[in-house]
Amino acid sequence: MATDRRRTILEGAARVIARHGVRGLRMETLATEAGVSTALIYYHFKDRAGTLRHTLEFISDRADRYTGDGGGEGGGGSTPGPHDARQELEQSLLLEFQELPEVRENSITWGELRASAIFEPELRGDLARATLTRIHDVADLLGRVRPTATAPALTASAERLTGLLEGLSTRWLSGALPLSHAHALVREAVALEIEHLSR
Amino acid sequence: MATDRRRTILEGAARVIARHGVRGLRMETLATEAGVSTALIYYHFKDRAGTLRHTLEFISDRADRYTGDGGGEGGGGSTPGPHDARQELEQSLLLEFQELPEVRENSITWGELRASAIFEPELRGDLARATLTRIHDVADLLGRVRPTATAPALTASAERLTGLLEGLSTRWLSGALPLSHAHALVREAVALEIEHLSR
DNA sequence: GTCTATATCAGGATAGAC
DNA sequence: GTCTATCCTGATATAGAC
Repeated sequence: MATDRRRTILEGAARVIARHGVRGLRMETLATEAGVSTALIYYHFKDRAGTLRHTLEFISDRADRYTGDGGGEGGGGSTPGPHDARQELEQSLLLEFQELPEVRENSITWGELRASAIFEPELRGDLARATLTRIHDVADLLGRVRPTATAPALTASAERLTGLLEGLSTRWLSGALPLSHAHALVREAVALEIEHLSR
Repeated sequence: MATDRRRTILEGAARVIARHGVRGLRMETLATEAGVSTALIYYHFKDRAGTLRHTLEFISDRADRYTGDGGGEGGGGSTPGPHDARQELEQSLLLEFQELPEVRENSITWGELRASAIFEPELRGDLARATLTRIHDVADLLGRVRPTATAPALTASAERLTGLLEGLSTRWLSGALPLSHAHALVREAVALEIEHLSR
């Protein structure tokens, strides 16, 4: 079915964004990348802004499958013990640092979004929501590792960890920080925060 | 002397960048902001790239005066004790979070630069250098607080702290994180790292 | 639904007068 | 050194055929 040209276009957009950034997305480039005409893109997505919106949504949805954000493996939703929880926490944080095209595209897109939000207030709402959700998720995982910690302490730790993640992500993407090193830094940060929460 | 139109232009550029980002800098906008014609800008700085280069240099120089990066107050360069050192460390890190136009312009510019470096490899060299210098400076300050810590441990801590700073900076600039909260998070992070280094 | 033009517009850059 | 006027390119968006 050829109507999935839509999908083809969005996949192409994700790749183009990974190469040139949100602000470097040209409709012509995207058309070539997706193997269609620019007119078709306008037909499906109305204008550049619309194309962008759909692409970000597409990337975000796709990311959820990888990050497992509230994924649920169908089977048993039983809360894991502290050991598994810590594993899960590290896993969740490190997932953003992988040498996979999809992950890279996802990281770049979010980075671009965060950077764009500084100048485009319209973007702030969605971004803030997403950030808060992420912080909450991480705080939740931390809470499972250290069930006795207070909510504010958990939130603060989560804010630091996710903040660190965002900073390191940019370094990684700009080639200033090797993946393995990023992993090591994150793991140690997790260790510090967990230890901190046990006091 | 009217040749300080150059300076006027660069100051205007800093303001424009703070509003629209490096990538949103339009020669026309800049001309209006600085109260000159576009032609004059080209006369002084050759082209857009040149204008950008000079502006970044200008902002960077101006920032050094605030950050005191290797500043030196002239008088006595004697190494401060652990108490002062810790003060100095916090001070140095928190200086990037202030509601002053110059500081804001500086933070935004560096953020933009980091984001741009992902897509423009030419920028990576300078950026990596600047980042390394910063990490080294912070590691240095940490070393004065905890003289017994090993160099690798100091570096790792500095990498985490500066990484966190970069992440939080973006959040602050996009209005998602109040200054006071940013300060609190950074202070606690410093505390955690220092404690970590004493073991 | 999809393509081939093509209109339109914004922004970088230059010429030439003063 | 500085301005006014203008050119030129590159990018968004639309018209109309198939």
